[in-house]
Amino acid sequence: MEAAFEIFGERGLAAARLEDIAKRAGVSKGTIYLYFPNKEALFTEMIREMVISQIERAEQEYAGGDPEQQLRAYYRGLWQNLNSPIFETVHRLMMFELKNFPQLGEWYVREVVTRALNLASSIISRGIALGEFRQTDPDVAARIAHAVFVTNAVWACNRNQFAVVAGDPDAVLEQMTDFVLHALRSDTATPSEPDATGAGSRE
Amino acid sequence: MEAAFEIFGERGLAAARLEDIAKRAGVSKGTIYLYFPNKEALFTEMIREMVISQIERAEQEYAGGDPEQQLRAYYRGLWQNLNSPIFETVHRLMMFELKNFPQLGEWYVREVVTRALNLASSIISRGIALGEFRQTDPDVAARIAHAVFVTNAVWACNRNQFAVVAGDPDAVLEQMTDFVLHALRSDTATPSEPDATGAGSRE
DNA sequence: AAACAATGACTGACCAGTCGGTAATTATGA
DNA sequence: TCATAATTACCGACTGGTCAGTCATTGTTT
Repeated sequence: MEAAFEIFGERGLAAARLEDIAKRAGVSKGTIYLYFPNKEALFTEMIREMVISQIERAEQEYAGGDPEQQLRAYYRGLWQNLNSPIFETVHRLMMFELKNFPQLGEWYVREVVTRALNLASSIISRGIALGEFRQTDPDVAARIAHAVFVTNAVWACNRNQFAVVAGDPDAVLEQMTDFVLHALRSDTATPSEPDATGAGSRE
Repeated sequence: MEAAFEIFGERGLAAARLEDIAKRAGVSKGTIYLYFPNKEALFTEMIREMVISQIERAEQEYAGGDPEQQLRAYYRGLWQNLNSPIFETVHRLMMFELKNFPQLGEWYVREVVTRALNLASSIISRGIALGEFRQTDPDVAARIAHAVFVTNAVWACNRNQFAVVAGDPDAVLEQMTDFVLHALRSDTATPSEPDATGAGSRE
């Protein structure tokens, strides 16, 4: 499975050679076919397994602190995950093969994207209820904030080409978090003093 | 070139068959080799040409109005471009083949990403100078805002899988623009009354 | 000796790239 | 004006190599 991840990651589904995967795994090509019906099955299974391992590694609790602190912690974790080699590879392969494996894509969205978004959304909800964040649709806000991190992670993972837009990971994390929190903060609330009287102005 | 765009777009570089491209273009395979040394050259040339055509189509002026209105117009245009089939395909292919064609990637970043970012950055700069936007690094803000649009465009272009996160394009545009403007607005300025006394609080 | 696990040579399909040939167009010259 | 030559544009059968998937064989365990 690791071998499949490496070879598929390097060359993509179409250009990867089963024999290379076998060699890297220390087995012969025939052995692969004892466990997988064909190349595509090995591919999708590899994606699934890698995503699951990544999710398990990422499972965290964001209990303590006010919503802002929770959100900061959440996005710190997200940023770490998105910058891992596993995400980089899985994301690239998924986006490319999406049309060829629609059911895999649906599974990914359900198990990964939606799950992550719901977590962020619930934190934001709490922040809105407490008056720290402005009145806004938490799902929408979570979605948009998530988008910030995904694209920046892609850039960060491709430093060579995206040097212009990919700075120091910690600095970028800080910038993104600040940006998102600014967008969320209720107009009257100040960063250090969460409580405020008025709610968001419009919508 | 159009045929190459369609076939490469459908199957990717590795899985695309030159004969299919030839057929779609209404010529024979041999003819392709009269104009391109090999498959890769056809691929990179196709990307370049498509990007250039897209840029030319996108060249707009954002002269009138206050920075907020300019930014709104800018992002409306960006959103349109990102949602075009050309962008969807080029972006997907670029991201996937980035490692195999580093110089193409650099060219893309220079000619497309950086150019777009600089435009947004200059508008934001003006907004900061006018006190409408808070004190912040305009390059950083432009980068982060851009990220919002890119990921959401990818989602929007893959409605089938990302139905959960991809809403009505116009609504999403509105949501993203609002989000970004909220993140940019100086704490004291209200949406409808740009001018204010105090500047951004920190950083 | 039976059951299981693994092998790697082999097959058949596929396809990038070649090249000898054909058709269409233009140039030349009487 | 028309035959002929020269040039250009194009074709598609062919080659050589690659590789997914198979299966008869070999090794290993029970």
